[in-house]
Amino acid sequence: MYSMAEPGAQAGAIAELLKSLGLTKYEALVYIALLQASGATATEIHELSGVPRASVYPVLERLSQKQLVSVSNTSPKRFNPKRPDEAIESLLQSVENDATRAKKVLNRIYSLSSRIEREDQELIWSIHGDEHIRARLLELLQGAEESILIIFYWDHLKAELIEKLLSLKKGVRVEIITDGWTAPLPDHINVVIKAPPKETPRETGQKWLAGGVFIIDKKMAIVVMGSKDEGFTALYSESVGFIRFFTMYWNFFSNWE
Amino acid sequence: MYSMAEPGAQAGAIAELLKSLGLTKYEALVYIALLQASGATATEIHELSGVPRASVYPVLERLSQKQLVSVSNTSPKRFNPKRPDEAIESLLQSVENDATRAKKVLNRIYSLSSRIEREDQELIWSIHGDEHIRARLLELLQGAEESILIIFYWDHLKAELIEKLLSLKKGVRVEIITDGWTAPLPDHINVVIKAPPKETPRETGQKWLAGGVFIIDKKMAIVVMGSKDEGFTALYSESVGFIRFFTMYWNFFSNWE
DNA sequence: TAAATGTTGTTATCATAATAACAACAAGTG
DNA sequence: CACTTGTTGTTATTATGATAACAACATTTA
Repeated sequence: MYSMAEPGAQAGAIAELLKSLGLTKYEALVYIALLQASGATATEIHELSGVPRASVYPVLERLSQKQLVSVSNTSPKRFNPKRPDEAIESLLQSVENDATRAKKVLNRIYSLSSRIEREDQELIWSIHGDEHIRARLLELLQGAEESILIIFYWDHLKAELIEKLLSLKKGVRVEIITDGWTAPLPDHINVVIKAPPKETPRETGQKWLAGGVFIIDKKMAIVVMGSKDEGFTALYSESVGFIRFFTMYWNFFSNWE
Repeated sequence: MYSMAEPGAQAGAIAELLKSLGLTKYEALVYIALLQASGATATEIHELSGVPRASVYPVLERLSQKQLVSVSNTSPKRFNPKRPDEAIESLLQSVENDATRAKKVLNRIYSLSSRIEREDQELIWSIHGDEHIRARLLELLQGAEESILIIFYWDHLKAELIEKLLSLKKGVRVEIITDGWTAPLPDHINVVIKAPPKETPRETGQKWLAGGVFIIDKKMAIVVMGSKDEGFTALYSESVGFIRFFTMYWNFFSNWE
C-alpha cells in the first residue's frame, strides 16, 4: 500500500493551518477527508483520514457542533461537509469576534491603568531573530516624521529597506551611509557610498558580520548587528544617551576617510 | 485581601478570548498584566498575573517570539507590551493568513476530488440545537430562487424569519401558513392565518411544542420541531420522497378547516 | 569587611488536562 | 452466521501548567 495518491500526505500540512482556526488535528483530518468524499460513512472517513475509527465518532460530533458537518439519520450515518469557503469563513468569523472583543477590553485596561511612568525612554530594549528585527525596524521607520539617519551594511535586508524608504512621505529627510545603492534617488534621500568598515580581516571571529544604525527623528535609535552563525540582535531606545552616542557614531562615519 | 479591584478577576475571561488567537492561558495572563504595568520586571509581572515566577520567564520568551513584548537589557530585565490593538491585529493577521491559505487548498481538494456521487439528494440530514438550526435555515432561505412554502409555529424565530423573508428578491413567491403576522406584506408574500394545530391538550407529553416546515424551490425541504425541554431538531433533504411528503402536508394544512 | 539576606534568572522536576490511539463489545444488518 | 456499526472504557502521548532548587549577584547589617 505504498501509493494511493496520498492526499493524506499534504493533509498534515493543512491540518496545521486549520489548527490556528481552532480545530484539532483529528478534526482537521476528518474534515479534509470528508471533502474528498461527501456523504461518507464513519468507516470510510476513518480509512481516508487515517484517524482511528473509534475516534471518528466523537470528532464528527464536535465538528457538527461547530457546524462544519451535517449528519444524516440513515443507518449507517452519513456525513456531509459544509463547503470549505463557508466553513473557514465562519470559523474565522468567530475568531474575529473574539479578537474585537479582546481588543476592546485590552485597550481599556491599557489606557485605564495608571501605567506606572517608568521613564520608558531611559530603557534600552532588545530584539532577537532576523524576522523580528526586520518587522520592528520597518515598523519604526514607517513612523518617521522628520528625519532618518542610516548606516547600513546588511545585504539581506537591503531590498526591503529601500522599498520602505522610497515609500515614506516627502517631508522625511533621509541620510544614508552604505556600500552601494542601485535604486532611484528622490531628492529627500541622500546617499553616501563608503566601503564597509572592514577592520582588517573580518574572518577573525565570525564570518558574515553585518549591521546597521538607524536614527529616527533624533529621538529613537535602533542598532542591528549580527552574523550568519550567531544570529542577529537589535537594540533600540529613546534614551538620550543612547541616541547621542549613535548620532556621534553616525557623524564620525559620515566624515571618515 | 478581598478587594483590590481585581482586574485579575476578569482577566480569566479575556484569557479565553486570547486563546482563540493562539495564546495559552499564561501568555494571555502575562500580557494582560504587562498592559497594566508597562516596563515591569519579571517579579512584578508574576505578582500581577498570578503566574508562578519561574513560569514567567519562558512565557515572556514565547511572547517576545510572537512580537508581543520587547525586553530591555537592563538588570533586572524589564518588559514592554506591544500596544493591544497592534498586538491583536497582528495575531489576527496571522490567523487570517492561515485561513486564506487553508481555504485555497481545501477548495481545490473539494472541487478536484471526484466526489463520489452518492445521490446526496436521497439522503436526509439532521441538525441539532437551536442556534445551528437557525443559522442553517436562514442560510437556505437566502438561497431561494423561485418559491418558498412555509408552515410556521415557532415564536422564538419569528422576528428574524420575517426579516429574512422581506429581504428576499422580488422574484421569489412566498406562501406562509402561520398563527399571526404583523409585518408589512409585499405582494410576493401571501400569508394565511390559521390557529395552531393544537391536537387537543398539548400539555400531554411535552410543553411548548413548536415547529415549522419550509419548502424551497420545490427541491429542498426543512422540517423543524422541538420543545423547550427536549431541544430542537431539524431535518432537511433534497430527496423527492421527502419533499413530496411535506408538500402534501403543506397542501393539507392549507386547505384545512 | 564578612556574614546574612534578598533578588534574579535558570534549570530540573512534577502534575494535570487535552488529545491521540487502541481494544473490546453490544447491537444491528444482511 | 459473518460482518459492520456505533459505543465504551482504558492507555499513551503531548502540551501546558505548577513547584522546587540553585547559582550569581546585589544589598543590607554587624
